[in-house]
Parts: sequence; structure tokens; C-alpha cells
Amino acid sequence: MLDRDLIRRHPDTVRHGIARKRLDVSIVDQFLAADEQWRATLLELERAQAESNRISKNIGKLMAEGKRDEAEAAKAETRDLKARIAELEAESRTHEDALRQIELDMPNLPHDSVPDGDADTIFQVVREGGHLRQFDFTPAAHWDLAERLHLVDFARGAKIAGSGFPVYVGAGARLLRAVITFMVNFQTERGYQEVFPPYLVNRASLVGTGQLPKFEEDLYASTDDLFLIPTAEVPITNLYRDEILDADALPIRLCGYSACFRREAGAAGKDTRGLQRLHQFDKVEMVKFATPETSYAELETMTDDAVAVLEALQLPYRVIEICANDIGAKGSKQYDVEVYSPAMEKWLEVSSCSNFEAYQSRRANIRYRPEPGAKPEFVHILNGSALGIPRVYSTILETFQRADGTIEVPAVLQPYFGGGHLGG
RNA sequence: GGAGAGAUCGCAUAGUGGUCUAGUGCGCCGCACUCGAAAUGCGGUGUGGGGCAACUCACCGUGGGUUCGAAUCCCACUCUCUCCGCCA
Repeated sequence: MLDRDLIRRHPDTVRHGIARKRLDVSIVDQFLAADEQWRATLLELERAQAESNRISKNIGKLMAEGKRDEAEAAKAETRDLKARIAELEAESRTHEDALRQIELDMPNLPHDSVPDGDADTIFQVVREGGHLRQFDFTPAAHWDLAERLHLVDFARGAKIAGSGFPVYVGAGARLLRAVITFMVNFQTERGYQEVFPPYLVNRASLVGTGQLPKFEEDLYASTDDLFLIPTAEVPITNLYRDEILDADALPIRLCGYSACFRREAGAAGKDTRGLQRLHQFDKVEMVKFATPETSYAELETMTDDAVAVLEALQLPYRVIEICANDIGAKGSKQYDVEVYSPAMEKWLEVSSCSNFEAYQSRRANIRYRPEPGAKPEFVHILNGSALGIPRVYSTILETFQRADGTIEVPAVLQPYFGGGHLGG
């Protein structure tokens, strides 16, 4: 959601930003029209309510003075007014709902620092690190390694749940837990407070972070109007929904592990081999609540925090800045962190770090008080993966495989895994 | 799952149909007193919307209803607490 006053006063600024994202700018005019209608109706409604309040208050006074006849006369007077108010209330609500719907669909604007893209350019590489390993044998793909060493049972996962629900077994399960614990501890030591959230959330939470109302078909729904979380971003960000935060507490830096559930509707068949794209997967997520003054600096350090995990694991990576035409609707600025798969010979996204500015905080109503006694302002909210685990996991298998078929466990994971290698 | 109690302006409480545009205490802010502090006194102190000034509307867990008028009465729901049952 954007600031209503910004859209009213500077519609061209909003149109320009939406155009940079290559999204439909006509939503601005839809907003302005709906807003006009709503405000006109509201004005009329409030006039009628003020009149009604005045009369009712007077009736009370007349009753107290014992002037029953005059009171009865006043009651009769309000009959038409009452009907009119009911009418206007309904009308106003209709207009407000329409406005709200448009507002929830309105994308965020890209930050000035975000480069424009074009049909061929959707990102810029801003940083690279590590060395691509040179193999003196042909590296096997992670799904072959996983099967050969009995780390992941894809077939039985498909049997008990469906494709995209891998079962990690034996040393494979142990390695998964090692990676999760390593990542959470790693970020906790870098100043994030750990959160272990619920895996189901209500509708209001998903509206708060922007998954609803637009993307309901991407979510697994449960009974009781609860949904399985597609990312820990949802529960963690919504921890402070409808709250006013203490300015002294900012920035708040949280991280948490969760399983993530995505229907991936429409993505079937594309890059789904092995652990690349799953319906259930594990991820450690970072969420920050910051003042507008510091949010862009926080985005840089958050991205560094994601990168640091790969450095610790000694995996080659690159950081790309997403151009305006490919940033998600919610974000103002976005960096993706990618890791290199030597067997598939391509870069895999393992983190996406975004500053949403006040887009989510307006939806979720999360504010802070800049000064004691000052009016509350919306906080800036950021999030990023630290990291998406299956692609890191698969890259570890591929990158650290040896000619004899075993796999070396990265040094930082060994204390968690309790051993130096897989297989053999 | 069953029975009961509760949800009021940061906290605690009052309020059971008409100056409640919600009282009081604590906390907080300002001022006075003081060398300073404490104590004391006085004043102020919620959120959101529209106008963006005067002003006005809404909000007493949420949503409906009754009424000229609802924090107050009725219905449904949510959450919290107590007890019982069940259970990892």
C-alpha cells in the first residue's frame, strides 16, 4: 500500500514508478476515481450523523426536563434522517471497500537508486565472491548424489505426499538439520533475535505482508481459514501487526527457521528436478523493522548477512541487483544472492533481500513513534532469506563431491553434523 | 469437546440506556514551589478518517441487531483465565 496523500497529490510520480516496473498504470486513475467517490459520500454521511447526534442529544435533555411532548416530536423528526444515514453508510462502505481493494492491488514504487531494465536486462551483477571449483572429473548432479548415498528419498516422498515433497533420510536428514542449525546460529551471532514461528497463519497476516488478496492460488489453505506459510516472512513480520513500536527499539532484527509451503501453481515442469523447486522446503529468514533513515543501510547489511553464510560455507556466489522491471510488486529495492551449481552449470537464487519501505507496514499497520509524544509513523520493513536451504544443500553436495563418490562436509558444518564426510 | 468468568483511553480500575465529546488512580509531559531533588499544587496526556483552519465523524475485543440515542440491552464470533474431558 502507498500513502494515499502521495497518490492524490502526486499521481504522476506514482504513474512513473509503476511504469518503471512495467506494470499497469491505469490503477492510479482507478484509485483517484474511487477515492473521489468515497470522500464525497463520507462528507454527506458525516453531515447527516452530526445532525442526528445533535437531535438525539437534545431529546435526552428534553426528557430530563420532563418535556415529553417535545421529545416525541423530535423523535419523529429523525425518522427520515435515520433512513438516510443507513443509506449513506452502505454507500460509503461500498466505496471504501472498492478503494481498499484497489489500494491492496497497487504495487510499491521502485527506489530512485534502482536501475531501469529492458527486455534483455533484468538485473546487474553487483558483487561476486569465492572461486568456481575446477573438477578433474565430471561432477554428478545433486539428485544422483542424493540417491546414490541415500540422502533423499524422492520416490517415497511422492508416494506419501506428492512430487515436490522430498524425504530426507539418514545422513541426509542429519545434514539438513546441521545446515538449519548452523544458519540460525550464524545469524543469531550476527545480532538477529531468533523466532520460531507457527506454520499456519490467518488471512489478516497474509494481507499484511502482501500475499493476499492477489495470490491466494499460490497458497495451501487449511480449514478454519488458516493457510500454510509460504515463508517465515509472513508470521515474523506480522508479529508486530497493529502495534506501535518504541523508536529506541529500532532497528529490530529477527531471524527464524521455518518450513515453507508453496503450491507453485503454473510452475510445474520448470526446473523441478531434484531439490530445485519444491512444495515444501526449509528456509531461514531475516526480517528487519527500521526507521526510514536507516532502512537502505539495513538492506546492505542484510544482504551482507546472507552472503556471509555462503562465504562461511565456501560456496562461490554472486549478488545481483534486480532492475525496476523485475522487482516484485511489493519491493522498493531488491538484491538476490545466487550460488553456482557446478553440475547444472547455472546460478541458483538462494536469497532475495528487499526493502519494502512502508508498503507492508501500511498493510499490517506497524508503526513507531519517532519522538516521545510525536505522531506514529510507519516503519520500514525489510526481509531476506538466509538462506533458502534446498539449493544450498544441493550445491554443497555437488560442490564438495569427490572422485570416489563421497562428499566432504564443509568445515563450519562439521560440528553440527558430527563428521567430516558423507558416504564411504 | 463440556461448564463457568472475563475483554473499557500505556497500566490498574469505575461505568448496566441520555452532560460518557468515558470518570478516577498510577505512569508520562509541561509549569509552579525548591539551591537541587523528593513531596505537593496546577494544566496537559489515545487512534484513525474527512477538511487539512475552525470543525467534524468513527472507535470501550470483532461483527451484526434493538433504540431517536448503546461501553451499557440482544445475537454470533475471537481471544484470555479457571475447572472437567481428551491428547503429542
